[in-house]
Amino acid sequence: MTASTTPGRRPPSQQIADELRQAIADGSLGPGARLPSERALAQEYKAARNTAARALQLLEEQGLITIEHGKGAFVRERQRLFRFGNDRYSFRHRATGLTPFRLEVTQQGKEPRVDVVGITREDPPEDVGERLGVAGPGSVLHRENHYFADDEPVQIVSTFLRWDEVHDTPLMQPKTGKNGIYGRLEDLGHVMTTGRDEVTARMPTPEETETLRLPAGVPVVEVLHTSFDQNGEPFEVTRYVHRADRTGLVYDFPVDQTEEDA
Amino acid sequence: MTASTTPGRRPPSQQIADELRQAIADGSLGPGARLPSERALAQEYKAARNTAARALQLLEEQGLITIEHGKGAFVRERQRLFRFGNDRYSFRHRATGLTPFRLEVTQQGKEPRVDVVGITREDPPEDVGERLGVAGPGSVLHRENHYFADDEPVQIVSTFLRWDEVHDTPLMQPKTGKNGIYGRLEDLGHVMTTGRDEVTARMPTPEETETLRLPAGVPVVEVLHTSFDQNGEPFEVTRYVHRADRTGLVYDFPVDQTEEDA
DNA sequence: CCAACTCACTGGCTTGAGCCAGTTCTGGCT
DNA sequence: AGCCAGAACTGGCTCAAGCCAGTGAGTTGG
Repeated sequence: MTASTTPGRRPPSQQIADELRQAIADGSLGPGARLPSERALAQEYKAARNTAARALQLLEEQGLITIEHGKGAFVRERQRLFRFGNDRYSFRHRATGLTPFRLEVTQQGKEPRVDVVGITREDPPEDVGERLGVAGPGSVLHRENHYFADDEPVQIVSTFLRWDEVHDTPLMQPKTGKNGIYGRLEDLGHVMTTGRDEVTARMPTPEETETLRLPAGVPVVEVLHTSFDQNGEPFEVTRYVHRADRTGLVYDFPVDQTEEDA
Repeated sequence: MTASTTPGRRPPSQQIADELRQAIADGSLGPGARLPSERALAQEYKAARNTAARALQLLEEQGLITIEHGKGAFVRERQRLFRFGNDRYSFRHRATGLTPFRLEVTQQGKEPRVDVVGITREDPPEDVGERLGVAGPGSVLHRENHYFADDEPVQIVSTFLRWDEVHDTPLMQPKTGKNGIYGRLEDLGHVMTTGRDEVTARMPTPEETETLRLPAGVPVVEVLHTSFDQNGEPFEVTRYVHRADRTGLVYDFPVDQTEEDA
C-alpha cells in the first residue's frame, strides 16, 4: 500500500466547493460577489443540479457564503461589528449616561433599540441556579431583552435575579431607571466588584436562528456572566447570546504575579 | 390572507428533524443513543431516503448528533472538557512545575502531549502585526504547536514573537526550558503584567477540521492573545484555536469603579 | 405617471433509483 | 475454539426529473 485509503479523487461536489473556495481565498471572488447559479455550475462541471447545490451548501456551512432564496449565493462580507468584554460592565460609561450597548451602536451611526420580551418568575436553568445560589420553582426573576441596531438583531440577553430579593422592587418593571438594573441592584446593596464571564460557542437552536435572523453556517457565542458584590457574593447572572460573525469579545486583565498555588 | 406566507406545514425533512430533536430534548433519545437508520426513517415517514438523510444532516449541522459512516447516527455527548481563561497565564501555576495545559489534562487522568509543528521566520498576519507592532517580511518568529490529550487533538496554538528580539535565543529551539517561552521572555526583560484576549468563534477551515479531527457542525473558538510587559509594551501574540464543544473560556476580572469616561 | 401583471430567473425540497464504502454480525470451515 | 469470508447492514454521494416559492425586471393598462 502506498498511503492509507487511497487519497484518489474527492467527490464532485467537494471539488466544485474547493475550486470556489480557492476563488474566494485568492480574491477573484471578493466579498459580496455573486457566485454562479446552481444550474450554471451544474452545466459548467457537467454535474446534476443537486451536486452543484451540495457544493454551495458546503461553502455555506463553512461560513464562506450566504445563499438567498430567489437571489443567488454571495460571498459573505466579513464584518465584526460589535466588541464586548469586561469593559461592558465598567462604571466609567456612566458619565455618558448611555449603556455600553447604546454607546457602541450610536458610535457606529446606527439606531439602538431594546425590546423587553418578558419579565417572568421562573424555575432557574441548572447552570444559572448553581451560580446564583438558588434552586426550586419560582426562585428567580427572568428578564429577557432583545437588542437591535437599525432593526437588525444583535444579541439576546437573559438576566436572572433572586426572586426573594427583587420581587417587590422596580426590577419587576420594564423601565428600571437610572443606570439600569445595576443601579437598582446597588440600591439593594450590591455593588459589582468582580465579574466572571464564561464563554462558549455552539450552533444556534432553531429559535435563536429565527430571533437573530441567522443565515446558515453562523455559530453563536454564549456568555454566561456572573456578578459578584463587595462581599464576594453572586447577585446576578446574565446569559448573552450573540451571532459569532458580528461579535468579538475583548478581555483585558492583570496577570497575577504571585507564585503560590491556590 | 390570514397570516403572512401561510405558515402551513414545514417541509418533510424539517418535520422529521423536529420530531427527532424533540426526542433528544425530552430525553427519550439520550446522549450516545443511536438514531434510526436513514432507510428506517424513510420508511417510517413514507419519504425518500434522501429526505431522511437530509433530516439527519440538519441535526448534525445544529450540533445535536454525529453521523458515522457505516455505523449510524448518534446523539452527541455534551462534554465540556477544558476550561481556559485568564487563569491560563497566571504565575501561580509555576509552583506545580506544570503548564496550565498539562495540569488540566493530567487532572482529568489523561496523557498530555505537545507536538511542535514548526518554528519558522515569517511574514506576520495582519492582525498579529498590528498587535505586536511589527510589519514586513520575516519580522516575526512563528512557533506552531498542537496539543493533545490521550492523542485527541485539543488545541492549535500559534505564537508570534518579534524576530529582532528572539532570533538568537533559546526561543528558536523546540524545548524552551523552565517556565517555557514566558520564562525565556522574562530573561529578555518582559514580564507579563497585563494580558488581552480577543475571542471570536467561527466555522473551522478545512485544515482545522482535519487537524482537530472535527465532526461536522462543530464551530471553533479563536482566541487572539496579546501579552503586555511591565512597561505596557506588547511583546507576544498567540492565536489559540479550540473546538467549541470541548472548550469553555472563563474570565475573572475586577470591575473598574471609577466613573470617569476614558 | 404609476400600479399591477407577467415572465424569466433564482434557490428549496422532494422523489426514487443506483453505486460505492465503511462496519458488524454470522455461519462455516479449519 | 478460533479464524475468516461473506452477507447484511450502515452512511456518502450522485443522477435526472419535477414542482414550488421567492425575486426583480420589463411590460401593460389605467
